[in-house]
Amino acid sequence: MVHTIKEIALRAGVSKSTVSRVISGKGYTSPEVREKVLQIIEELQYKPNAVARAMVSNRTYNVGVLIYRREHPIASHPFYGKILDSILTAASSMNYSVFVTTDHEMSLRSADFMFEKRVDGLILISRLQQNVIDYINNFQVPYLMVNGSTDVDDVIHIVNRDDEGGRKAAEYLTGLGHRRIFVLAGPQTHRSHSLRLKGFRQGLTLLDIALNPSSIAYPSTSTFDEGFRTMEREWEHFRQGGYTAIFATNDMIALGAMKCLLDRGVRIPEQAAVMGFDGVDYGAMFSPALTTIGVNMEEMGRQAFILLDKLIQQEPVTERNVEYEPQLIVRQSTEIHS
Amino acid sequence: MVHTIKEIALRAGVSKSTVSRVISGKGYTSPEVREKVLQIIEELQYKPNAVARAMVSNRTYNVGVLIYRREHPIASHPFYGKILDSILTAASSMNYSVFVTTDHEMSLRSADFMFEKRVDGLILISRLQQNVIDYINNFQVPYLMVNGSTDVDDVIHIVNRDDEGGRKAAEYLTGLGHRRIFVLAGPQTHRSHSLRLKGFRQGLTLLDIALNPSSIAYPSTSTFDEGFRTMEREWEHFRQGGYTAIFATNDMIALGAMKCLLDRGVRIPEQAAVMGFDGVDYGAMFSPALTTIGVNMEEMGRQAFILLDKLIQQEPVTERNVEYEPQLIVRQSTEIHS
DNA sequence: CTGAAAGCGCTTACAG
DNA sequence: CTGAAAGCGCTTACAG
Repeated sequence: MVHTIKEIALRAGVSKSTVSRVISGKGYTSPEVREKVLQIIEELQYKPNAVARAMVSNRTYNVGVLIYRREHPIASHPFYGKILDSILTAASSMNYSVFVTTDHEMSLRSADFMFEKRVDGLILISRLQQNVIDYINNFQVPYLMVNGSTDVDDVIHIVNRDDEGGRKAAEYLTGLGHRRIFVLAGPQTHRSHSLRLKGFRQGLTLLDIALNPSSIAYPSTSTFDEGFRTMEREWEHFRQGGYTAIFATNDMIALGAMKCLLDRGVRIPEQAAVMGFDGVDYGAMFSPALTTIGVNMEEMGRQAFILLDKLIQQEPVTERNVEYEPQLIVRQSTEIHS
Repeated sequence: MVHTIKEIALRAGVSKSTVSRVISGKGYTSPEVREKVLQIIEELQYKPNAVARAMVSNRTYNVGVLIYRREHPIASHPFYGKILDSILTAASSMNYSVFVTTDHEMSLRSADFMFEKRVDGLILISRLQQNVIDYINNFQVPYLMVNGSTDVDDVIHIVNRDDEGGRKAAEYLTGLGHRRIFVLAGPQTHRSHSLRLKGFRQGLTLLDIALNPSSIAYPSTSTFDEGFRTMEREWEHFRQGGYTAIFATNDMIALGAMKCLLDRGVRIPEQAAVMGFDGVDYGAMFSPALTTIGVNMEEMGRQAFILLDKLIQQEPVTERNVEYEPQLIVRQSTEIHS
C-alpha cells in the first residue's frame, strides 16, 4: 500500500506541515516529534510522491535524451548505447531519471513529448537541424548536444576531436609504411564522418601523400552491413589497386569490411591492415582485434550529464564546446604481434 | 514559454473546465468555443502538464525497468540491450515512457525509487530473489519478469524455452556427426544457463551420448572475456581431448572461446565447430559467423510491455508464463558452406 | 517549534 | 452546453 503525508500526520498527531518538515529536513522540529514521525514513516513504508513534489517544486528530476536517427535501436547501438549507458549511470548517481526517445523523422513530436513530461533538461544526440533547435529554444528547457552535427551554432556541444583522430590514423598507418590506403568514409552529412575523413586526408597531405578520389568509397550508412556490402562492391577494385591498408571512419564499417575480406581468405594484417574509429567493444573482440581511434564515450556521456545538471541548477557554465581527444588503440588488425 | 490551462481559459474567455473538456474531448463543448480554444492552444504552443495530469489521474504513464545484475552497462549489453530496445519501442508506441535502473546489490533502493516516481508498472529483468518480489508485492504495482530466474513462483514470467533450445543444439551438433563436444556453461545460478545445459545434456542422452563432467567448463560470468579466459585455461585439456565441437550456453562466451581458438590458429569449423545461444547481433558479424540458437528478444520485450499494459489497465490476463520457442540459426562456425 | 492556509496545474462530478 | 468547487499530495511562507 502507498500512503500519504496526511496519514502520517494523522497517526503522529501532528500537522502535514510538520511531517513535511521532518522529511525534507528543512525548518525546525523537536527531536521527539521527528522521532515519532520517522518511526511511522518506517512502519508504513511511506514513499513520498515524486509527482506531487514535482508539481509544487516545478522540478521533476527527469531529463530527456532525444536521439534523432532513422534506425530504431538505440540502446543496443554499439556507439550510442555506450553513451546512453554512461548518461544513465551519471543520472542515477545524481538522483535523476531519464526518458529516452528516438525520433525517426526529426519531427517535433518527441520534443513535445518531453515538454509535456516537464523534463528538467534535454540531451540531444546525433544529427539534427536548426528548426528543431529553434523549437526547443522556445521552451526555455536547458539542453545540450552530444556528438551532434555541425550546422547548428551556439549550442553547448560535447564532441570528440574527430579531425584530430583522423590525423592520428593517417600518421599511424603511414608510420607502418602504408602508402596505398583505401578509405571507407561513412555518411558525409554527419559531422564526425566528415571530420574524420578530412583529418585523415590532412594527415596524408602532411606527408605528401595524396588521397585519390578513387581510393575512397562511401558506405551509405555507418553500419556493419553497409561496410560489408561496400567492400564487396569494391572488392575487385581494391584487389587490383595495390592497397595495403584500409581506414574506415567508424568501427562498424571497418568490421563489416574486414569480415568481407576474411571471408575471401585475405589475411589480416599481413595482406591488408584494417583500422576503424570509435573504439566500440566489438572491435576488441573480433578476430583479429580491430585497431582503432578510441573515442571516450563514457566520459562524453558523463560530462554531458554533469553539464546539463549545471544548466538546470542555473550554475554558470563557461564552456560552449567540450572536446575530447581520441586515442590510438593498436590491436591485431594492423600489427602482427600485439 | 510554457503555459497553463488557466491562461488559455482567460484568453478564450471561458472557464478552465471548458478548456479541459476540449483538450480531453470528454464532455460537451460548442463547436465555436472548441474552435477558439484550439486556436489559442495552437498559438501559444500549449503543452498539457503531464505531471499535473498524473497527480489527479493517479497514472503517470511511466513504467520502470529494473535490471538486477552486478555489472553496470545495460543499454549496451548485447542481450539485455536488445530487450530494452524493444521495450522502449513498444512503450513509445503506446505512449508510455520508461525509467531504467540497474541495481547491483539487489537492494530495494531502485524499487523504492520507482515507487516514489509512482510508475504505473514494473518490468523486472534478470536474476532476482524472493525478498525483492515480496517487497514489490507490498506496493500493489503491477509487474512482470522477463528472462528472470526460476526460484520465484507465481510471477508472470516471459521466458525463452531454454531447455528446448539446449536440446536443439545437441540435436544439431550430433546431427553433424560430432560426438566429442566440449561445453562452456555459464553461471548455473542463472535460470537460462542452467536450463540450456540441462537441455543439451538431455539431447545427448537421447542419442546415448554421455556428457562427461570433464567435458564441461564453467565460465564464472557470461561474458566474452570469461569465455576467452576459460577457453585459454582449458586449451591443453581441450586439445588433448579429441573434441570436435564446442557448445556454449550463450553467444558471448562462445565468441570469446572462438577468438581464443582463432588466435591459436585453429580453423573453425574445420578443426572445431563452435555454437552459441542467444542470437546476439555480433554473432552474425563475427568471422566466422556464429551458429547459434536464436532467442526472440524483440518479441519478448514487446510482449512484456503489452502484457504489462494489460495488467495496468486491469484487463484480465490469463497467462502466467509466456514461453518462446528458440530457433536454430546455422552459420559459418559449424558448417563450411553457409 | 508547530499548524492553517494557499497554491502548483490539472480533472471530475455537480449545478445550473 | 458551461462554470464553480473540490481535490490529487505535496511545499512554503506566514502566524502564533
